[in-house]
Amino acid sequence: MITLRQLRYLTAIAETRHFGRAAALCHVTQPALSMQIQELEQSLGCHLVERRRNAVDLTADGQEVARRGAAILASVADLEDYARREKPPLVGLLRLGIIPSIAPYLLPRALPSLHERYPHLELRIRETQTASLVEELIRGDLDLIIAALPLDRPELDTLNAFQDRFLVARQARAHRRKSERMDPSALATEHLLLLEEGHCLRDQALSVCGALSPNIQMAFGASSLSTVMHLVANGYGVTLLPEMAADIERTDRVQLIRFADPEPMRMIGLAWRRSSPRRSDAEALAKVLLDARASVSLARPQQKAVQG
Amino acid sequence: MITLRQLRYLTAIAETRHFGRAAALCHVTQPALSMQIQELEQSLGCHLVERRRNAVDLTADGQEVARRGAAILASVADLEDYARREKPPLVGLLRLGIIPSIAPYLLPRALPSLHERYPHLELRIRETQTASLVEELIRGDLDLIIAALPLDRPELDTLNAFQDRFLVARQARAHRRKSERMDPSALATEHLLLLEEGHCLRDQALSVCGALSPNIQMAFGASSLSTVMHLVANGYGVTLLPEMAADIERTDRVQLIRFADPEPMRMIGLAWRRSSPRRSDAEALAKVLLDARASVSLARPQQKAVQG
DNA sequence: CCGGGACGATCAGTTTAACTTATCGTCATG
DNA sequence: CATGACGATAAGTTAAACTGATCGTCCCGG
Repeated sequence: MITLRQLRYLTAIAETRHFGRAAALCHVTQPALSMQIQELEQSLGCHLVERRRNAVDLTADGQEVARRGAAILASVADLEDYARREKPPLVGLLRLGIIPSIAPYLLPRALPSLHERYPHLELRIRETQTASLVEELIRGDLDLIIAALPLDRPELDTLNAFQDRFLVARQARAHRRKSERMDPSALATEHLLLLEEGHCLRDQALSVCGALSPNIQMAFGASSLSTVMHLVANGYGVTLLPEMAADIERTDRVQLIRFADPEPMRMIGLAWRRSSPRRSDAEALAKVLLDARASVSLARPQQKAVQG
Repeated sequence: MITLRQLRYLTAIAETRHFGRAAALCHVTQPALSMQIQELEQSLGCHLVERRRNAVDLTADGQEVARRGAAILASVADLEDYARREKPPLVGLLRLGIIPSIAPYLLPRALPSLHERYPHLELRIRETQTASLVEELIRGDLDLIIAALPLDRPELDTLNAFQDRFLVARQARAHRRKSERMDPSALATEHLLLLEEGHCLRDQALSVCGALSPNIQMAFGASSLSTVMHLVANGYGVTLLPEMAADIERTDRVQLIRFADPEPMRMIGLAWRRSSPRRSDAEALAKVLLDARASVSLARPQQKAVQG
């Protein structure tokens, strides 16, 4: 079987017309090169090199083989260059999953700058609940997901992007005095409105509030935060609103209040198969997301809530 | 250093998406293939294959490397096909040397059929004396020579093409009775006309005649057989004419006579560097030369000489 | 005519690469 | 929970490649 090494040695012969010097070029001893050339001639079944008294020359076949061999070696070098190139992240197809409690608030701000900074990124976005995202990610149908961490799946690697505070959203009423910070226990007497089964935000809200008071009233089943907020505006109860959603979901009829320290929050991050080489993509994407979130959080919910 | 074997294994993975089956395709065991793939990934410095629970997939890089690798392997296969192809003789450049006592008589007949049978032969012809031809052949400036054999150079390989009788050429005179065959000793009283120093034909003539009679008269210096024959026609002496030249050099004023048995003759053949792969060219060329000579020798010099 | 030097081939022995068999660890399945 | 599939890993073997020494030939200068 012919090898790249043999082709390298042959091209060295073509260049030097001398076994000894060709061997030196290849950093091997002359017998090693001689043997490889003989091996090549035998496997190709023809003479490539004509050994004469004072000179060495390639036969017509040898010249053609050397020419083709050089081209092949160049292709191999190109392949190596390609593989070892600086790999810019976020190039080509990226199948990105994102949960519904993040997508409508983060994507409108993140996508424009993402496209601007990574014009060769071909993004395919899938929005669904965490469990489906994780399943599709592990199955290989997605490359990267944006979700609330941790996910606790050993086959996934994750990266924290930013933390997202939970705010209390309640109906704005004139008689209510504006409260700077709210203690979670103050929710105990309220109706807690939640998203339907399967949303991680629902579980997070429950873990924040449920721990406080088992007798809290819960209303189930809204399929989007937007729906929940309409209910809140009309006095059906309160809900936990991610700070990220604040400026979009805010209305005059809703009051957004920060919790007293320690404020409950969720960690938003990225996850990918540990076996896939997506870390650099994740890191680049995390930066973009952080920038997008930063511009949101400038609109301090605390201050705006005062208006409502 | 990346190897063709590694590329083969990677393309097998690309085809099967399965280490075990890829290994079977390559006729090796699975660990062998796994190790080569790891080796390849390490030398390229990037992941090519994503090993997942139930499936194996190529990364984007892996797909590109496999694609390029397949192209490289195809080039290698083409190279092998090229080298192992049936090699038709007499294709491409052939630097052919030929001695002056053959060229004018053989080439006019041989070249047309040579070009007809070997249209891809690019012939470059050099005509000079044997010593120069041999030197240039050994030096690598010629590929093949046509000369009188033997040459007795161990670095050359030779092939006999055909034998060429020596005829006696003497002035045609009315009073001479036509002699069917001439004994070499009959030349003892004649003036022997020879080519100039360096022509092998001169040495051959000398060895034929000189052995007989040291007192034979010799006239030296003609630079072509044609000149010699003019001298013969005008009665300046006799000469030895190669039968091959008979039909071209014959005139009414010259009588051509065959020697009595055993007729002296020279062996016309081909020579090439033993280190060069020109045997098949020589064999093909020898056939063409033999055909060309055959059509000449149909003109029996004995019969024609009778006319003169 | 002889001795020395250059060159590629060859040989023996060693190092390195590649492979095989056996086994492990993980995960999915019945 | 046992089983089977799969790729990784380990240990040991086989095969490839290389080195250093030597050979044989040729050439060249004395």
